[in-house]
Amino acid sequence: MLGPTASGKTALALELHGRGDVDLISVDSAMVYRGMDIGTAKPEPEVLAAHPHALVDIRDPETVYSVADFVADAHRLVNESRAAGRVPVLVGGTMLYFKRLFEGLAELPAADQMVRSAIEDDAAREGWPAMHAALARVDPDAARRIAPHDQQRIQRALEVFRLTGEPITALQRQAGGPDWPRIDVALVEDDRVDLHARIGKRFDAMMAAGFEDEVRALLARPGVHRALPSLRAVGYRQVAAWLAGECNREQAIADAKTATRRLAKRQYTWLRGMSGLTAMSPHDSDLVRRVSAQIDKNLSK
RNA sequence: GGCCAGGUAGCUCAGUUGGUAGAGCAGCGGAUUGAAAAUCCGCGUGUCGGUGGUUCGAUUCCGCCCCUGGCCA
Repeated sequence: MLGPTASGKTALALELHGRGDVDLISVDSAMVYRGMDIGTAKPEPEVLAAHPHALVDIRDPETVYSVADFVADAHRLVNESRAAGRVPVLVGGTMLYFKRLFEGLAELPAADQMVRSAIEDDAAREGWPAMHAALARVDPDAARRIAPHDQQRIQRALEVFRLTGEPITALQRQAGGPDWPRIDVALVEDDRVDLHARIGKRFDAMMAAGFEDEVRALLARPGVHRALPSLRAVGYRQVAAWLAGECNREQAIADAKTATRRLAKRQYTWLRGMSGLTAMSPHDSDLVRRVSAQIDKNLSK
């Protein structure tokens, strides 16, 4: 079950869990972190206790959780659930996680902090376009599809080359996904204006619920800093900037809402590009029954 | 009521010595393989307040009207 932020995925997941034979697996790069509750719109502890979500609260915010971690975790959980004769339901909005889980992840070396720092040092001296030019020399294919300022991908491609001596493009060809029978439901709000309104209201509610204190508490942890993936998540980044004195509260709130709208936009882009999705509206009062019926139909095959 | 200053993109504004206009922000489209709620690429979306006039041509000049803000009554 895929859907952009604030689309009502969580509510649907909770109802679906009521079937009794469903195991919920979260597909969310931010909910994996403990202590990041309000800003990720994580269900309340009592709700999670009644409706357990796998892959929620599995990491401390000072650590890095990657798509590779997710694919490994999700594989294991889905297989366990199926082996137990149950129905695994993957629900979330991190589209890259879905994509790589279903289409496969190439066997590449894991991130290497030493190599990454070395590349960052080089980039600080020469600039990313120069790093991009260096990449073009060892992996022209990668350089062609990566933009000269896309530091994250340039860094990764160079990292893989330094670690393996092979271009990332060649290594990425080896991939294949699992052949689980499945149905892909996309929960999309067709009215963007409505979604934007909901995003705004939801962030205001987060602030009223003490989001500021949550971010403060995270930043107070010894190993936590703003450059971490966890603290760069939508909302956390903007509130952290305000707490660091870079802007005022009003600006931080506006920026957080903007960042959330853009996140939703990128999620829509992913969804449009995915084939085989069954699109459903969050306003459909019959939603749960229909999704449930789809699951039954799939099970009987 | 009088005198000023404004009315240009969703917002804040720039500009055209008369040839139907452009920045920032917002927004929209796209890429996406160990950071992905990340990172990056692309795109102005407009009765230039309304209406008459002058002119080959008016968003620009002139008249009148409407609206907003300020000052004076």
